[in-house]
Amino acid sequence: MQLQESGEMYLETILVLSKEKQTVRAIDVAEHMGFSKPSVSRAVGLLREGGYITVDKDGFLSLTDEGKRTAEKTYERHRILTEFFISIGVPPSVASDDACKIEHRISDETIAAIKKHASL
Amino acid sequence: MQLQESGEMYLETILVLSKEKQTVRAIDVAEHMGFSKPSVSRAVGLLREGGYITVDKDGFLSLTDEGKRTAEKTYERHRILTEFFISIGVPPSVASDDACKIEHRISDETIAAIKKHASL
DNA sequence: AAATATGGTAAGCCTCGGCTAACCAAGAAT
DNA sequence: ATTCTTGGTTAGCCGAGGCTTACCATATTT
Repeated sequence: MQLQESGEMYLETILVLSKEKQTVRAIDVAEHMGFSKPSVSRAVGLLREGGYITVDKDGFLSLTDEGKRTAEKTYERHRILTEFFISIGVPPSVASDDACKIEHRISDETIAAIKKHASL
Repeated sequence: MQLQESGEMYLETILVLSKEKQTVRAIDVAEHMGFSKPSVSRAVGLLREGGYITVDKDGFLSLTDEGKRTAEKTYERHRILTEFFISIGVPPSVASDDACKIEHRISDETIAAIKKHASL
């Protein structure tokens, strides 16, 4: 399973939610992302099949090592982009939105350059 | 017709090609973008219906005023992003590729901030 | 004149990633 | 004990945007 852009977004959301709460269920992801339950249900199934997350008998989601690695990489990119945008005067909410839109597409090389440039 | 990301990309390509050659046909766009003829044929139909381009009897494509406005806006974003990335040490070809990937998604506000920041 | 090359179109398939409607199972409340 | 409520799944639709196969019309070449 090749992880698509949307898959990365789901993993990142699971990571973020697991920092805020002890347990994360599909419904929490759905509410956080503004997606329907079935959409999340399918995504969860794919991420599970792909070995990125596990789902226990009560429906609690956990990231596998691989899932965590991916989620943290995406989260780090998000952080770098958001902070850079804020540092050049973009309002925080816009900065974060824009970071979301591009964090999955921009190359490692460019992210590294931005990180260095902005001393992040 | 709400212009999607791919539509903007086609318009930008038509603009770029029309700077290089006197005439632009669907086949030129296909070759430049690496897409099949039928894909371009459909896109051209949609852009024509949407009033962004005109197609004369010989199949030559022209941007309408609206199409030109859009294409130039996209092209300008591309330029700003590419030059900024290059200025922070990203190799030109990577800079341009990354600019392509994100130029359609990032907000006007953030583009303006980057432009100002990099004095472009 | 017949054959081939070029450019465009028609029909229809596929993936991605949303959606709704409808159902199911289990726990909570009356 | 029956009736919500909650969380999840199944089935199937839809749009965006690629693709191939096949065809058609017009030029060009032999």
